[in-house]
This record gives sequence, C-alpha cells and structure tokens, in this order.
Amino acid sequence: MSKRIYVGGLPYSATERDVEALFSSAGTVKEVTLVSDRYTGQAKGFGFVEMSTDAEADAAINMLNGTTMGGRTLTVNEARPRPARRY
DNA sequence: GTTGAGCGTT
Repeated sequence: MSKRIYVGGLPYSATERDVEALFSSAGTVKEVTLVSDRYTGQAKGFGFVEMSTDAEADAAINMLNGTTMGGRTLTVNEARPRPARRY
C-alpha cells in the first residue's frame, strides 16, 4: 500500500493525463484520480495521485508542491482520508 | 475556485 497525494490548484482544464505526466517526473505513477462534481460534471480543480512507493510520493510532493500549471499554483501534499460518503 | 466515489460492491 502506498501513500496518497493530494493535488490542488489544478486548472479546470487539466486532466489525469497531465497530472500523470507531471508526477511521472518524480517517480512511478501508480494511479491518478481527478475529482469532479457528480451532479454538474464540472472539475473541482483537484485530485489525488498514488505513487509506486512512499519514497517516490514524498519526492513528488517536495518536487511539485508550489509549482505552477496553467497559471495556477499547485498544492501538493499527503492526502487526508476520504470522507465516508457524501450526498 | 483546495481533500473523490463506488453500494447486489473495489
């Protein structure tokens, strides 16, 4: 099981592919998930990335946090546990 | 514009 990373500050135009490519520079990307509103379908501007190892996840956080993409400053840090369920 | 979602299931 590896560490999950929160990625915020993404431009609404960003996609999983963009995030995957970005984090690929810091290590092996195991999984990428972008969050969008279930009802409206609009992007929420953030997502989650899972790296192959926690060491790579840590490297990715330090490497990508504070950088900019599409004119937005990226917020990258270890993700919090997700909520039980949401309506 | 900041911490998902899935529900006879991953």
